[in-house]
Amino acid sequence: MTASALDILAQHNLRKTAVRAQVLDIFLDSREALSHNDIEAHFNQVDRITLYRTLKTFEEKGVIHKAIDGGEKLKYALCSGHCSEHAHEDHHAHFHCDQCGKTVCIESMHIPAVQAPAGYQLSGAYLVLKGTCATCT
Amino acid sequence: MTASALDILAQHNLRKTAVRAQVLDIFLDSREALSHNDIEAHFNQVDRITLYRTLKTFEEKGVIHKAIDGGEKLKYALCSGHCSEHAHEDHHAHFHCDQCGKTVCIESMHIPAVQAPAGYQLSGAYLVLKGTCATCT
DNA sequence: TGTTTAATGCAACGTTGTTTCATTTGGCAA
DNA sequence: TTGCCAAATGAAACAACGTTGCATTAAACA
Repeated sequence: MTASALDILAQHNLRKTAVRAQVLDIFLDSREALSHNDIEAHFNQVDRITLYRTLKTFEEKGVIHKAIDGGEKLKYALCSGHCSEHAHEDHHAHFHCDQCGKTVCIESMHIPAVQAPAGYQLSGAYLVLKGTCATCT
Repeated sequence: MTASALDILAQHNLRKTAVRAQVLDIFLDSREALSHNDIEAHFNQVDRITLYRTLKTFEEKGVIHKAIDGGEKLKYALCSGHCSEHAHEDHHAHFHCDQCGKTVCIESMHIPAVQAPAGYQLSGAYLVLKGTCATCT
């Protein structure tokens, strides 16, 4: 069984509202990292501000995480299930296509263990691949 | 001998102007990745638009490169000497401090060779470390 | 059903970045 | 040195992005 939008909201103790359910559905459908703009485009109409707040809330509650892709825009992707309110566990690489601008999670590629330079304390690491994706080649 | 701002401009066939020299001096002094805002703060007064164009020109000519740090803002860092107008060679990791927000290049840490998933063509890879830097611990 | 609290929608505002055009300045040759 | 040309700068206007405060609406729960 695949998790539905309402399941996800329940799991994170979030109120079930129309906007939130729709946003989650968009993420579940597309399965790639989405920017604020991408999401807005999927709506017939939605309040920009509400969307900003929804994304912020989702991130704080561990539903989505920022997908660093080296592109211009900030994107978010659904967390894979191990994220919590307290810590995001986003230990896979992201691929950013220079052609279409899409960003996909590469769950299979784990970020190698790195050693921080002296005096530095590591809290996380991100690996971003750039190039041309399968559909753009 | 350390490269001066004017040397760098000459090496890249760029006109020696006051703004450009100052921007380069700021980069040479600070030796960390700087956002548009950081740079603007170092000036007594400078035209925002000119600064945007200066940074864009520098990037196109291989003087600076974008430093992906997973932070909110786009930052630039001086290229290490092997970048050209045609290709940036930015094969080292960046460290982003969550406390002070500074981003430094870790020249010593090279990005591991990764294998792209089937159908994907790789053009580059970025490795971003996050945590607390030496001065913030 | 009613109450409480969170989420939404709206207005206003601030920041960031781009485009267009007139002016100034650097580079180069006479 | 002088003058010309192309590039760089500065100013204005504009568009996109993002935040804050406040009134209204809707979800959760007794």
